[in-house]
Amino acid sequence: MRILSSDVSGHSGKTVTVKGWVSSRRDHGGLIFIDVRDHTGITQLVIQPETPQAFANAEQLRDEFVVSATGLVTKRADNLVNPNIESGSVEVKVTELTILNRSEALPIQIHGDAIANEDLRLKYRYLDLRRPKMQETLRRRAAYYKVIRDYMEGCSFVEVTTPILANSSPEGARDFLVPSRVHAGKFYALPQAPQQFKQLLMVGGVPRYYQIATCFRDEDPRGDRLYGDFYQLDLEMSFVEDGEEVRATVEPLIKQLVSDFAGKKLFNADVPRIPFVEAMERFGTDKPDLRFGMELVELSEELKLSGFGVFAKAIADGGCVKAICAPGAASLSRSQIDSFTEIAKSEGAGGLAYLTFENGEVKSPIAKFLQPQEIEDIKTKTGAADGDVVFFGADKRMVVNKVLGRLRNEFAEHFKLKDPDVIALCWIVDFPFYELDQKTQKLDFGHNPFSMPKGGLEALKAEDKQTILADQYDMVMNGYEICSGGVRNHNPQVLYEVFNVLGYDKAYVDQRFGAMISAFKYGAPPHAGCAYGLDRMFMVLMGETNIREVVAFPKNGSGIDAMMSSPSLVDDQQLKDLHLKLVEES
RNA sequence: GGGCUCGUAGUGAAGUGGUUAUCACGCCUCCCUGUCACGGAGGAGAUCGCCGGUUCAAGUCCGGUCGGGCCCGCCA
Repeated sequence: MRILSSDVSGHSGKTVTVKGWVSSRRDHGGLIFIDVRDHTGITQLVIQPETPQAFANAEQLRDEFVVSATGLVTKRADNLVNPNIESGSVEVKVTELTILNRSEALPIQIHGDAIANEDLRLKYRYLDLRRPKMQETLRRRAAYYKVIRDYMEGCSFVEVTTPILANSSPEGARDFLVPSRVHAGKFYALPQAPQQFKQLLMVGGVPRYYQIATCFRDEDPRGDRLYGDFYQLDLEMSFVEDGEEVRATVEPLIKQLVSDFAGKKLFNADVPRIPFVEAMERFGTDKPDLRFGMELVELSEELKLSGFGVFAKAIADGGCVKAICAPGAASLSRSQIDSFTEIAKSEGAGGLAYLTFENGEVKSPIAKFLQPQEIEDIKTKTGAADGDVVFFGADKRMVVNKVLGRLRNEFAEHFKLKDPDVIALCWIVDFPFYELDQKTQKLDFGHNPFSMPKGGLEALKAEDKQTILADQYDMVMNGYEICSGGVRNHNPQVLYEVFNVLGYDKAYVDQRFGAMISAFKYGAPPHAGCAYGLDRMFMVLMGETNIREVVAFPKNGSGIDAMMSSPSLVDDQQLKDLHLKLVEES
C-alpha cells in the first residue's frame, strides 16, 4: 500500500510503499540510509546488504532521484529516534527499491540554509517549489481561496466568470493588447479588472456577483506588485446606495482570514473608517500602518513666528510645520540621522530639522533659533519624553505629509515597531473625486470616474471642484492597500456631468464607455462593490514582504519569466496572420 | 524613463592595489553496519558579469555596458 510520509508512523509493523525524492543519502558502506521526501515530509529508509537488489540501487542514489521504496515500517530504538522529523519514531526497512527517475546535479540547492538568488530560483522554479516552505505556501494559498469561496457563497454571491479577451480601456494602466486575426487592425485587450462587466451584471439582474478574477496590467512591478497578471476577489452588489453595506459585508471575511486562517492578532476589533484627509494629516499617507503610533502633529500655530526662518517662511507661504516624535531615537547615530535626512530629501524635503530630548536637555542644530516657550509647546504637543527625537517637516502641506509619512514608516521599520503577529485594518473613505495633477496643474480624476460623487448631481456644482468627495473606499492592511471599492455611478446624467466637469463632452463619454452608458439607460439598479488584491493580501497574511514569494510562477522585475523565457519572438507567419509587422525603432 | 545597490567555481559566501584567489555545501574516486544536513581520505571545478582606463601591478580604484534587486515615476 502506498502511503505518504506523514502517515508512515501510523503504519508501524506494516509493509508499505513510499514514493518521493531523495533528500539525503548516508552511505555507511554496509548500511545505507535514505531520507525520502514527499510534500508531507521526510521518511528514513534503511537499506541493508541482505536485500542485494535494493542495496545496489541505493548505492546509485543521489540528491533528488525519484524513488519508490517498499518495506516494513519499524519502530526505532529509543536512542535512535529523530525528533526533527514527523516520522522520526519509525523507519522503513526496505525490501524493494526502484529508481523511478534520475537527477543531474542541481543548479540550486533545495535543502539547507543557502537559498539561491531570486533570479536563479525563478529560472528553476520547479526545483524551488520542492522546498517545504514553497510547498506550504501553495497549499496555504489553496486553503485561502477555499475560505474566501465558502464565505462568498454563504453570503449568496454568485460566481460569474467574465471575458479575458476584452476591450482596451482608455483610462488607467497600460493594457496588454491582443491582435485580432479575423478583424484586421483591431485589438482585444486583457482586462485590467472586470469593472465594466461586473457593473453590466448588475444591470443584468445578478444581485450579488463575485469572481476570483485574473487581472492584467502592463505597469512596472514592485515588491508588493506583480508584473502582468494578478488575482482579485472582485465583487459587486446591486440595490446598494451606501458603501457601508459593502464594507459590512466583506469585513467579517477579512477578520476571519486574519484570525482563523492566518492565526494573527487583530489590532482593532472595530475596523476604523478614516476619511482620506484625516489619514493624510495624521499619517501622511492614504495607506497607514496602524500598528504603531508616531502620528503627525500640527505645529503651524505654535511656530508661525519662529525665529527659525525655514518654519516661519513655510507657514507664511501657505504651507505648514508638522512633526513626528520618534521614541527612543536619541540613540540614533549622526550617520543614521543623515540617512533619514536623505530619505526625507528623496521625498521632496529641503532638509530634516530635529530636536533631541536627552538627559533633561534639548540638543539640536536649530535649538538656538527657538524660544523656550516654542520648545515647550513642541514637547507638549508631540508628547516627547527624554530619549526621544522630534523630526520636523516644513513646506507645502502635501510635501510635509508625504515626507513625515515616509519617515514614520522608516522609523517604525528601524525601531522594529511593526509587530509581525498583529494585523491592523482600516477603511479609508471620502477620497477626493478630483485632484490637481501636480505636473500639469490640471484637474483630473482622483481615483476612478465610475464612482458616485457624494451628493450626486448637486455636489458637482461646487465652486471648488477639489472639495467634491467620491463615494469610494480602500481597505488597508498593515500599510498595504488591499482593497478598493466604491458606490458606482449608475445614473447616465450624473456620469456625463462627472466628465463634463473636466471638459469632456457627451460624445467622448459615449464613445469610450458606450456599452455601460447605454446599459444604464435601461433601468440600472444602484450598485456598489469592491475588489481585493488577493496576492498582496495573502503576502501580508503570510508575513512576507515580497509578493513573488507567494506566487507559483511570477515574472521578474523586468516582466520576464526566466523559466519559460517569455516574452519571446514569434515567427513571421504568425505575425502575418495577425496583420502585424515589426517596425524598427528609430 | 530616473535614483540607489549587488554581480567572485554548480550554489552560498570571504577577500587592505602585491605569491598559485579562500571557505562551506554540492560534484567525482576510494573507505566505512546506526546515521539523520553521517563521518574519513583524496580529486576536479573560477577567463572574479562584460568592455575599456589608471597603475610596475586590478577581483579590489575609475568610466562605460549588461543582468538582478529595492525605490521614484507609473499602477483610473
